[in-house]
Amino acid sequence: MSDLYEKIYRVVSLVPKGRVASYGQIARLVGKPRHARHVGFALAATPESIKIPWHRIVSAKGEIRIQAKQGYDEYQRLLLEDEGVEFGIGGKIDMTRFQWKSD
DNA sequence: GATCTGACCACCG
DNA sequence: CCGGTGGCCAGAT
Repeated sequence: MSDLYEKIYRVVSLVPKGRVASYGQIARLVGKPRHARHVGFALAATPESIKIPWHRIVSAKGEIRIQAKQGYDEYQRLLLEDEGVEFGIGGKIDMTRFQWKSD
């Protein structure tokens, strides 16, 4: 496992319950501002044996953007709703209310 | 080491 | 608000 992926996993683990973070946000936190796509790539490659809150990562617009693993998009939504995250019309999360402020 | 690919994002119009 | 577009760069082949 590369150091970059390792950092990504660590930062994702910091996202508190009931909050979400964007891919780009995670990328910035690991010191790689332009690596939003790699965050998704890393999560797609994450074995289920590694327990991290991958479901708290959504697009910058508050939408679930899973494409690699079909069926997981629905699963992610269920997990988030179970944590209290609300989805509006069109399956969008109100980022102004639920985005994790890492400052 | 060139090329292709991708759970993205900011920026227009 | 919505869709298209270009840029981004670490892995995989």
